[in-house]
Amino acid sequence: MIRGIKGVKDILPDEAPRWQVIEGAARRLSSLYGYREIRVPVFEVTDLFARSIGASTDIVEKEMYTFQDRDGSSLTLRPEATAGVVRAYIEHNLGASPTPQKFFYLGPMFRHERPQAGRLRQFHQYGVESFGSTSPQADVEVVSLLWRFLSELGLPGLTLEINSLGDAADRLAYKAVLLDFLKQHEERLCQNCRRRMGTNPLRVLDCKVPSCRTATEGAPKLTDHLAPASLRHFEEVLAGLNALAVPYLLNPRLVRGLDYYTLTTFEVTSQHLGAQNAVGAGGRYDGLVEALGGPKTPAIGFAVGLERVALMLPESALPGRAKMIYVAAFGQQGVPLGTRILHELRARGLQANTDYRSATLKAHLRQADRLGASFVLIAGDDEAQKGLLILRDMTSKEQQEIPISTAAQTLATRLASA
RNA sequence: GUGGGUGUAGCUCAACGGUUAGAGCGCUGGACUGUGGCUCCAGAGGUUGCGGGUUCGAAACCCGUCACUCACCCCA
Repeated sequence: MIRGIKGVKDILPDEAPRWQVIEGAARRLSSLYGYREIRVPVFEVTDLFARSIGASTDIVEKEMYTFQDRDGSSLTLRPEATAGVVRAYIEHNLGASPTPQKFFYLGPMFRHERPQAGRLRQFHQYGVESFGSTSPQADVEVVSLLWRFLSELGLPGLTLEINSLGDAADRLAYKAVLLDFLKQHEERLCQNCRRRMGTNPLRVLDCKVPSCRTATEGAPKLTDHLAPASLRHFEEVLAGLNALAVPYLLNPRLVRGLDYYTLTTFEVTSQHLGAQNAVGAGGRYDGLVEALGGPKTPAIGFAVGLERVALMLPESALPGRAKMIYVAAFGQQGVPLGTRILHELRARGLQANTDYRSATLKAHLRQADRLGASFVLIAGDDEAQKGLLILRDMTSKEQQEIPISTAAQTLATRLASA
């Protein structure tokens, strides 16, 4: 038997409705906030990801699905979508537009990691990107859209944490201060963090090892080392969130994994997930467009892990089943009659179904029950003979004879009133 | 990449190293000759993940391997 690839899952029909609800909310809210859909390719030139996400990040170093094209060039399945959206933004000169460029996307991403609860190799994200504005109001819009999306789906136990990483200069200055501090406490840090001191000292603050946490307790805070402009931006973002009553927690240790973030960063977690408790996250990336060869353009966005959303989606968020008519056709003349009436119902736009394997009325009714039919149209030889059909209401068990010619019309009105 | 847990019927799980590997649910049929759900009866369904080993005897113990899963790491 050929099996699916490790960490790559089928979404079966039983589960598809959950996804439709989630994607529907994403589309509806995005357009409500003025974000238009953009569809970028699932694979790009490898260099794009290396340059945007950061060459020394885990994603780029060991998690990308990279392969050689026939001409020898290196291609990669996207581990996230921001890089591709930015590439498209630059390539099509979308910044030249007089209107703000705000996009959303939905689709699969690929990272070669060991799968676990809420982490797959092919997973799906919903995300938005807002280009062109340095205004804190843009930050507030993006964060509040993320918050609204998650809370409107009724996800339990959510926490929004927020921080500011400062601009590039702030971070450079702070890194030096932080490194000084870390060196003084190096012997109390875990092996991993000692290594991180060389590669990305900010992430030492994010370490979950308890001893590291206590060691960095008194570490200088990034938010205390922001330039006045950065600080003001951050304060205005927080004020904006307050005004919209979006509940947040300040977390000076919050450091996102991708290199391109600047200023505002945020993350929403849930207690109802496993160890992978981040549902959605994002931040500002004012330097990325320029770094990828475009015009200097501020931008901010977020990404949501849809598998993680699906894991938490409450049953109450799912819609009830639509009314369906089951056609029970059996016997020499019943079967062709049933085929005809089935076609007629569907032509009228009514949901209609049958089971071609069932040869007896009993078997048909059992299937109708399982499929959740509201009504059954019985078409046996007797009915064909008399030129009528029996309409059975599956909840009340009431039956009535109706002429074949008006059957579809009758059902249409019965369903409309029900 | 590292560590733990688990692999037995379609699903959820039993079976002290000892007869022919069982149960519940589900499935098919019947009781009910053309009327679903409930009940009762019968039936179908298995390479015990795979390969080796220990043993008179292995689903069970050992080794290997694969898969799934949780966690580390990291991230959405």
